[in-house]
Amino acid sequence: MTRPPTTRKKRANGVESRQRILDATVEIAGERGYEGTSIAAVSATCGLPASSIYWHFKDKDDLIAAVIERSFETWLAAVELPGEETGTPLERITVMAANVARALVDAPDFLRLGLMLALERRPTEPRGRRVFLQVRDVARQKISEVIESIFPELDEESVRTLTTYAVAGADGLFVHREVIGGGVDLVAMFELHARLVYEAAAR
Amino acid sequence: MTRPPTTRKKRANGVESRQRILDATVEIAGERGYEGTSIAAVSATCGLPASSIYWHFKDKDDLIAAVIERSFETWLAAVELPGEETGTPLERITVMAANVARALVDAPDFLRLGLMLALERRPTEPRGRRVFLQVRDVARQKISEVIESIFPELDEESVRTLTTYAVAGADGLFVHREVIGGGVDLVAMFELHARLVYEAAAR
DNA sequence: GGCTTACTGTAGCGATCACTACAATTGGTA
DNA sequence: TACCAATTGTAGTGATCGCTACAGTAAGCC
Repeated sequence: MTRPPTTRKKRANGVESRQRILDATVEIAGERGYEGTSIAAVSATCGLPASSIYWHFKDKDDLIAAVIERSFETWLAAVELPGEETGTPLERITVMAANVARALVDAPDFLRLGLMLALERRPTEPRGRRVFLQVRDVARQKISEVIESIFPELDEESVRTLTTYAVAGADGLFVHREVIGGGVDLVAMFELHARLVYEAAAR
Repeated sequence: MTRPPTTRKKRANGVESRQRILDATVEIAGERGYEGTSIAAVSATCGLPASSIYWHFKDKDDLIAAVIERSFETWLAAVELPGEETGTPLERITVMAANVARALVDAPDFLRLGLMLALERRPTEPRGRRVFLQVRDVARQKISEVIESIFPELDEESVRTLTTYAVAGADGLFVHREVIGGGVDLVAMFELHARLVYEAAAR
């Protein structure tokens, strides 16, 4: 009856185990970086044996890449919730910046792990680094489009410079908060950043 | 004749060996991070056995901290060379920003390694991370003083916000260049950054 | 010549690394 | 009932980890 032939019932706790492994990996990798993320430590944190980790993921590189992917999706979901489209252009990008900041506070793993990976320069690049740079470029593209739509008279070069400046400021403010600790109002700093970028574009 | 009694002739190649070890460590740590910096890899890169490394440095943590210290001094020397004190305030901080940018291009190891360490959150903090945060705070203090001297009417809170924003922008632009590659004019971006911070302060 | 100091070279310690082979278990299907 | 596939558990593999003990070497000083 209730068994379409191709539908695989997700048996046991396979899906939940996968999430637990990813959660543990986020924690360990956030503490100790790529090389410091040992399978034994992940295993101890999530309570599953190493063989389970290797059943769900091909190898350590695959595991880290999966963590980056999932944390990006989490972050993106946090960003895209409020789709305000009203107000002046400055108000709109200020709201956008505040959304991004709030998403970074709620889901910091994506940028934190990504930047850790991105700053390294291994001879053989980890897949996670590639993934990070790709999805990051998508976000950059979005910012670029917003700037173009608000300031259509800007030439391509100026848009690129402003986009770079906007992304860099976001990165730097995030890094500052991660380094200093929670005592920074990231939302307010992002709103200031948005205003300065806006005024620079409208110079 | 040529032997003043208290002058220790630097025997053999001890001092040079120390530099070679630090050079090799910068290279390896820049590629693979703290945990990925294996003594064996450093040994292979500098051509000296592990015992020499452990003669010069207490342990791996000490080695990494020494690398941070030395790379900070290198960077500081690159920054402080031109002490221009002329022109309008905006011109002066623009020159300062350009100097910092040039120093970061010439000696990127300090900030690159430091940020890699700073983003990690080990249970037992590496000494190198402490060293980085301390010297970084000195640099932050300098920026704060410059802002105060140019805009004496600003209250303490505004100065702190502007300083944070200035440092964060510098970090972000540097990270962007490190991630993307050499195809970024860091000096121009820093000059733009200086101008935007200046205009924000003078709002 | 001997003595000391400053390194360098060799060898290896126990611990941990990523990863694997494979048996055991367990729920779903027949 | 028997069977199958999805997971987990056990027990390792060889390689590499940080680090050390200690002998060897060579230059400065007497």
